[in-house]
Amino acid sequence: MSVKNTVQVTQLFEVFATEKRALTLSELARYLDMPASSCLNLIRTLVRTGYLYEIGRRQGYYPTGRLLKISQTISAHDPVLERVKPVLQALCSASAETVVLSKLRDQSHVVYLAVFESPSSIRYTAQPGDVREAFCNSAGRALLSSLSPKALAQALSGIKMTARTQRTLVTPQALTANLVEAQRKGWFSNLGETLPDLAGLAWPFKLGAETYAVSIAGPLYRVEPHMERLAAMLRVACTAIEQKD
Amino acid sequence: MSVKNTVQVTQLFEVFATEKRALTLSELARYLDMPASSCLNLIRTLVRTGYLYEIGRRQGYYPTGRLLKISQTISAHDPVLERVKPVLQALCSASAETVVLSKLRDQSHVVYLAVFESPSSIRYTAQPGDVREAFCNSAGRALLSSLSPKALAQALSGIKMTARTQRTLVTPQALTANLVEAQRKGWFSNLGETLPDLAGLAWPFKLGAETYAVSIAGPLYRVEPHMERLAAMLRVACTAIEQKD
DNA sequence: CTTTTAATTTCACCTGTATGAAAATTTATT
DNA sequence: AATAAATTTTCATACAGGTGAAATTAAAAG
Repeated sequence: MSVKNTVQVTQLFEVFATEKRALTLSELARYLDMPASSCLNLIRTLVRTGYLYEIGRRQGYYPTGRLLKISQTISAHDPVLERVKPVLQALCSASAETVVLSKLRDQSHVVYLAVFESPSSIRYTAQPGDVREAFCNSAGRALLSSLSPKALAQALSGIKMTARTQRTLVTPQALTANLVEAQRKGWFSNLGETLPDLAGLAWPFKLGAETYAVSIAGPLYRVEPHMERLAAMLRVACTAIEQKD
Repeated sequence: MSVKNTVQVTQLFEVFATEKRALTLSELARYLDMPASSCLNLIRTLVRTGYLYEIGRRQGYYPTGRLLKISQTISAHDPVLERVKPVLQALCSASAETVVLSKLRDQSHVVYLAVFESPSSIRYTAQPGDVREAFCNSAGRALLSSLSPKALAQALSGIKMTARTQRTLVTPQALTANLVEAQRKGWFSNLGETLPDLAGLAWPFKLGAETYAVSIAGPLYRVEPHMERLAAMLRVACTAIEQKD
């Protein structure tokens, strides 16, 4: 598997994003936990291809604008985001909470495709690309509910449901019951099951044969009292997305 | 050298940026000119780390918003761009031509760090991260002029100056004379030496011990008649950047 | 429904690359 | 200035990982 080097390439850019400054060879090697000699090869390759430049001798390296330009172009033509962006932005404004679009990455994990952050200064923060366990995530539950009974059983057997908080549902039975109940109520939820003060609610929608989920997440004290109202907005958004021919 | 896989990772995203659509394993393998089995490893690694997601079974893959978020953060904290961006944007508006910030990548090549594209529909277009031969590039010449005589001689001996157009300077003597003359006039230029209808002028500036160059580029017929006026604006911009503490 | 074609996935082998150690270069200290 | 410390760079070797071929699965054609 080409895992190692591939991860290093992406991690290198992540390090720049977290450090927010030019980094020298030895610093990068330390952050990436790799030998300086290997790191030099990586850096040189990225310099040759125009992704990095040397700020100055022994002054470190920094990414050029190349990666930004490429990822902006990619984002502008996202086949899914294109259709859902305006709706989700509106939902973010209307709810004043963070809105997340997600999809099953595999039977036990959810990946966040896009995040629209709440305007409030106290808000749920997440990054696009973040991966979460499906069983204790509101979007994860919305997505699990769309699996066939067989696939759901398989998914539940393949994971160990470890409690994250006192409220986390940890048995397949409890989760299955929760999914049935959520389907009836009209929203899938996670009230303090991942972190004590975090709440989320979600609803799935279909694009072609594929299922996606929209979730609204925020501080428990702000979300929990308004589940019905938020869920109504959420279902309207999902219906609107599916309607767009 | 870790060249191969590193290049493939970046190329993969470049392919999405040029194709602007979801791509299947076999399509990606074809574009990246690699075996499907190797490509599958690459894709799986990027899916696991949240950079790609599968649109649907056999419907292809597309990048999540992760790369965009990371590169936006990187760009927002660029140590050089931070200082020069407002000045270069103003220069772009004032000149109505494309403005490029660049730096020597090695003794014979220039790398574009940032590009501010002209508002005109007929304009010079380039990408951040693009690499150009220094000897026939206006910014390249501005940067070569800042080298010590020894380093310049070394740079000129290490390259073969192949003509790109009929106007390309192809001898070290001609180039050296051109640099001296440009220094005197107050602008380094490239009038149709790379492409017959492309003209550029550039001027260097220092940030600490390091030399950067700003260039203005556009169609020959629009740029050539106004060299003095554009050069004056260019030098003002460079001085302004150096003055900022 | 059956057959054909195409795409995806697995796996063991052999090649190309990551690495440690040593040299070279630059910066810091006395 | 001279010495010490730290960082960068080179290079040969061992072994991780890329690859071809075969197996599997899905889509298309008949």
